Amino acid sequence: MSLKHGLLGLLNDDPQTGYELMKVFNNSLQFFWSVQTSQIYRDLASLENSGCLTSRKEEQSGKPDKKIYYITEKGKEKFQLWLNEYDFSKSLKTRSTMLMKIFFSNNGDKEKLIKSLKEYINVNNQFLSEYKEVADYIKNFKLNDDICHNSRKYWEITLLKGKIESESNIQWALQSLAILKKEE
Amino acid sequence: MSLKHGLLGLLNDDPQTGYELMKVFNNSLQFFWSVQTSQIYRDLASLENSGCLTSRKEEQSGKPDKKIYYITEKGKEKFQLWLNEYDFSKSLKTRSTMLMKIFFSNNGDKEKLIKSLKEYINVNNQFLSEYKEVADYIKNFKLNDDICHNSRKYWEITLLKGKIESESNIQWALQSLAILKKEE
DNA sequence: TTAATCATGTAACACGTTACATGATTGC
DNA sequence: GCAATCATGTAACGTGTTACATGATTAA
Repeated sequence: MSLKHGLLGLLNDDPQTGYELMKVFNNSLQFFWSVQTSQIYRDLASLENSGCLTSRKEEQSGKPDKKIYYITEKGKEKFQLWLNEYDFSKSLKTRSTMLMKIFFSNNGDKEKLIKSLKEYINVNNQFLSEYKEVADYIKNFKLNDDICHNSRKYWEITLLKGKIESESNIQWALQSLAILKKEE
Repeated sequence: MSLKHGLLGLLNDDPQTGYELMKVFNNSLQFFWSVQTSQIYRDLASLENSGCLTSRKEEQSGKPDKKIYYITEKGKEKFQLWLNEYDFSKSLKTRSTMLMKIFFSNNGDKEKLIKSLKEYINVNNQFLSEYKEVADYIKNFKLNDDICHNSRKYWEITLLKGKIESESNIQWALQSLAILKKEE
């Protein structure tokens, strides 16, 4: 589980509203964690309930009220505990509907499978160009911005994962297409 | 969602008990879909309830009764519908606790991160040798076994995914370690 | 004698998705 | 005039995890 810790992590840097947090997830972090507002608000309520966050309402003219969340000491501790417990082996336990379908595909429609693999390649290529854009953006941050300077390295590493993963997805799909064509 | 469809797919070939199905998942399919018995039995009950499966009890001497599940026509249809609706783009929406932690790691313990990345490389190497074993096993199936001959190709493609993924994981981790060492 | 295997499940909780609901403001 | 953005959420359902429960047999 991580959405709650992600919320704590973002609020650790800046007090924000649920809406703003949602945008950070669905813009900057969406390639490794996407969310719906329903979950954001539920988890924020639960974090507030357990004393990891507090909130203040702020009125706005002509717009709905804002509810700004602030991390507490307890929240900071919880976040730090989570952060320093690195165990990446768990991340290898993935579920893949795609592989499940392919596993059963001797009963399936081969032409559709081929079409879908080609589409998969296209989508991965799109991802690659998006990653490239973001990578360029990061490089152009001002060097004298200390906070960015430190976190940039880690941002780079996460982006690199996306890039390498997309490249490997494409390699796999190409080789799979070759296997499928071979035995006709 | 796929566990239910996976169960239908396995029962499509062979009537089996929940226990046997669980073993297939946790032995042959575990690298793309792992399960607990609690979920297996719940989903079997739900599939039976919706008319996709039927079951018969079989007594055994000295062992608990077996409850063997059989797929129905309705179940076959449902499985087929699912199978032929290929959309692999969805599979690109993954969540990664690992990347989330790295993203926040300017607040974290760098030494632990490095250690964990090295461990990640080890685990991926272990996976690679497992994949190799299974791949050899598949190659040595008798060629005159028609069923295996057809499904082997698809089994190969799923294994190839595992292999390429592990290789790319290792590449990423190595490059990440390099990035982390660079700025000291 | 201890652990593993066979074989069934229940209960409670955590996390994720889909659909619905409200209502003003701003840009095309 | 219509869609998007701002901003909050609720309800219901689906899926995954953890812990618990039973009880005989067999292999180390």
